[in-house]
Amino acid sequence: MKAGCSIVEKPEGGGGYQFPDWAYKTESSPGSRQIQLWHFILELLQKEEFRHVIAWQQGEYGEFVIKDPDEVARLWGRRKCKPQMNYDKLSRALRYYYNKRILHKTKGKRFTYKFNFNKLVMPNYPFINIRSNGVVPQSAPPVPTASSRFHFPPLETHSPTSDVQPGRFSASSLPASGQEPSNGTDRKVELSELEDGPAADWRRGVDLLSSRNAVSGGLGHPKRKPDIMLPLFTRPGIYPDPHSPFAVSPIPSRGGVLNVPISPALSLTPTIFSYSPSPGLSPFTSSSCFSFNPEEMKHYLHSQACSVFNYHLSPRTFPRYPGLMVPPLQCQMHPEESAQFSIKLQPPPVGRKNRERVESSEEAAPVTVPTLAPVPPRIKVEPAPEKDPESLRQPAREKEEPSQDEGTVPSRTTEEEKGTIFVRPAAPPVWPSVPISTPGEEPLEVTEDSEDRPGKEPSAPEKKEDAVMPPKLRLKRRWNDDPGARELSKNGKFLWNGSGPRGLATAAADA
DNA sequence: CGCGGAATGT
DNA sequence: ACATTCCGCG
Repeated sequence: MKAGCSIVEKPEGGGGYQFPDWAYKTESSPGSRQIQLWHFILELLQKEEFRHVIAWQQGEYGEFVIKDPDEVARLWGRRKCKPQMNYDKLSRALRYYYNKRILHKTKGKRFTYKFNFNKLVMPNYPFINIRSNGVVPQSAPPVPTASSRFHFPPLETHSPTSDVQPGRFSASSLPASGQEPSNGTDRKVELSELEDGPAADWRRGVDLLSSRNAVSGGLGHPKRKPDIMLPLFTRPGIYPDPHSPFAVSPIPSRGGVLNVPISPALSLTPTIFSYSPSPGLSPFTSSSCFSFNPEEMKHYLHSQACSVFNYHLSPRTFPRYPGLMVPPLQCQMHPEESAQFSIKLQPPPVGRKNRERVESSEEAAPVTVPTLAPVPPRIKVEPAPEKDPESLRQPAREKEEPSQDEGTVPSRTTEEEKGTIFVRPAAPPVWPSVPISTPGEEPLEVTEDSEDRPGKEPSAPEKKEDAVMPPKLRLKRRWNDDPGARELSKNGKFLWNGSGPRGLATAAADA
């Protein structure tokens, strides 16, 4: 089908490696492993090459700004082989994520959206906890099915090359929580879930894990095999982007890592190694995984929670994504392919009504001189997966990013903006208000608590509503509608509490 | 710009 | 399910 486009996959290479399934779909995707938009967005966010186009917004964890909508759309279109893609369409797709709670719009800021990483992160926590001291938050966001796709294909494990680094180990022993029993239901069960919220889930998850662990036997469930390994990786060095929920590590990586996701759990030693302000994401070529630092997480979760409330969202929600990684390429197109292939695999949609507005192929733009190759020398360990949108792989021409990147010394420009930011990795933005107590010392704990604490949830009523209302309606939430609410934001960003979570959503915006 | 319904495609 | 495409509305 789609002729050119579908090729993809990394054929060569070693063979089977390929990313773990969950990397692609985590459960969300239908059967196909097509890349999803949010994966793609994360992918772009993780790469510095695209900083000019899309970047994390500082100030809010998980918030990002599409600096060049057209370009992002173009890239997305390329990836999906939909040359007619444009921001309008892309944004429609993003809007669909609102209900899924994967994303939400940051009001007042153009082209700015925010990821709801709540669930996403969670998977990690369980591990962390493992007894570490009590550091584990009890309330972490649930990770229900998240782990579902933890298994990795046996792939070559990367073979020799990828030896195991001291830093990482495989955690086979870790429970991967293959999938929870409730899984099947889980997803749809949201209703019931609503109540328990994260905490419960989380706990459940842990339990499961444990049990699973014991059982480890393999296939406990017919569905998938539990071969899970979560190698941990050593922390990345520095991250250029403190604001990102996952900092990107500059290092090219040890290639090795292969696709393995790392478990965030690593933070077993949280502060010790790294302090990554945010979950570190390794951009390795191929995959990137993130690890979360408990502290960071805390902040993130907190902010997230606040956002959730502010936006009237329910915290549940995030697709499970064990180690976030980025999917490798989907279409084989070379970056410049556009140029080369002028063929559009996809004829202009004639439109349902046959309106043909043919806009023409603007992107056909030939030339795209790519310019540089990013980092050529990396261990080639991973053949395939790397390319991603940018296709870092072939230095030759690719780099689809004709636009600004190269020409203008990418680093500088973006850098500048970040320069300030750069200051230090320290914690992510400190959330000012943290109503909860003690922000200072103990990292986890309290914060999340509030989030999930079913007990007092401010939003309880809301939830109820949710439960009652038909899903469709239930999902409908408006970030905007609140008229007066936002204005208040000035004073307290989050006030979820007493009176209710109402408003204040865009507090951040004022900044 | 941004939203979301509706139809359509994969 | 997850987009993609159109489109009217604010």
